[in-house]
Amino acid sequence: MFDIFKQYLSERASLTDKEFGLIQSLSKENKIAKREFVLREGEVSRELLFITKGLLRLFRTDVKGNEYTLRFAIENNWMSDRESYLTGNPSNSNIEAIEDSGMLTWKKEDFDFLKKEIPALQQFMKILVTMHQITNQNRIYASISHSAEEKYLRFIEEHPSIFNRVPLHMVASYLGVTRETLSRIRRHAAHK
Amino acid sequence: MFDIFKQYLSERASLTDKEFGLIQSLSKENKIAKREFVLREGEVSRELLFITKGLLRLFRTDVKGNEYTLRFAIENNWMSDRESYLTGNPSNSNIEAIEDSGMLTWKKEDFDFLKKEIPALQQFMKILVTMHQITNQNRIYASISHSAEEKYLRFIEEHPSIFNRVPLHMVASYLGVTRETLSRIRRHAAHK
DNA sequence: CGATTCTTTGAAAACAGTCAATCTGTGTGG
DNA sequence: CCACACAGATTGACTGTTTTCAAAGAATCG
Repeated sequence: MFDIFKQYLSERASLTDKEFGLIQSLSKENKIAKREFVLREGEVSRELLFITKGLLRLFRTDVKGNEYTLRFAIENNWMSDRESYLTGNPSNSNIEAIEDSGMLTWKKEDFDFLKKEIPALQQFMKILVTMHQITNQNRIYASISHSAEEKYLRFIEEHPSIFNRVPLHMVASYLGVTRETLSRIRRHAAHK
Repeated sequence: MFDIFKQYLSERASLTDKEFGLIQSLSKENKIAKREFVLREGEVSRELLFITKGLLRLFRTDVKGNEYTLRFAIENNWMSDRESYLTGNPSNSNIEAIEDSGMLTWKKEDFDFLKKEIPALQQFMKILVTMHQITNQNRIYASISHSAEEKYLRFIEEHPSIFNRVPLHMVASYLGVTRETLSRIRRHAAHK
């Protein structure tokens, strides 16, 4: 499992074997079945996780029980509820496996320590945060400027590998429409 | 102008007078009238700016000329097009003054230097980015889960000092509805 | 005051949500 | 290995919301 992570990171930052060893020594491996949760609303997100296999989603629920998907993440991506992870407050989100998944996890304290010890890691995580910011900004722009159909078509185009692994009602909950509406959007978009 | 910034920052981080001096020595003061632009689409955002007075907004336009407001910022807040500022690519956004405004600006290189020299500044900017991330996450959640009326009522409640200084059609462009719809939402929300 | 910007209104059309029903595919237990 | 349950996807009919276009009413500023 760690070799997947090592592969990922060595393609994006240069770390010594010793540094990888340190990172590994503080990591924990974790496997989780489809439909199981990594984090539940009310819990504190104390760990950062890197997905080595599978697909997770971060979502919230409202009082009526509707689910809203904030983010999907597949293998070779990071996941956590940033807000809870960074503030230490109980999370208002859930993290659920959409497929059987494998991941590496680090306790926040340990990962903070690693960043301090390994400048290249710190630097890399900073870039990651930046890219995440840009992505979020663009999603906000899409949410106020694009029609539901545009959002759907862009989602397919920009995230094909997520799209074809995720049930449509979750895509709907990510785009901010009901599953019925998404179904009709698809029919409409299909014969063109 | 700088004293406003000094006041702001000294309430949030502890810096020596020497450090403030260094920050000031690399800053530039800038005044701008209502309706003038700090940044135009296509330009590169090379400067970070801190608003000492007034109100700016960051917005994009689509092919039809519609405007979409990504962010408002009043005095004692920072502004820049993060994406262009961080990547060095031409911006797809505009920054416009909604009121006559005053600001301090730093060239990116200079501010990067300041962060390196002044750990307390670096630390503070990191927290700022974190809070910004959380805000954006919550805005994304709102965009997929709340009705237009809910978004409007929350906007008033959470940003009263922005709301009563900004024309309604810009609030509409921030919420992702047309000005006509916002007008009707207001009428509807009023008699309750 | 006149011009511009901002806000509201009306009517019709487009779009999206709700509820109930049906259809499809998958997977698990007997 | 089949049957049945269940999760997922679609459809129809109806209701509610939002956009669009055109117009007109306030407010603000030089």
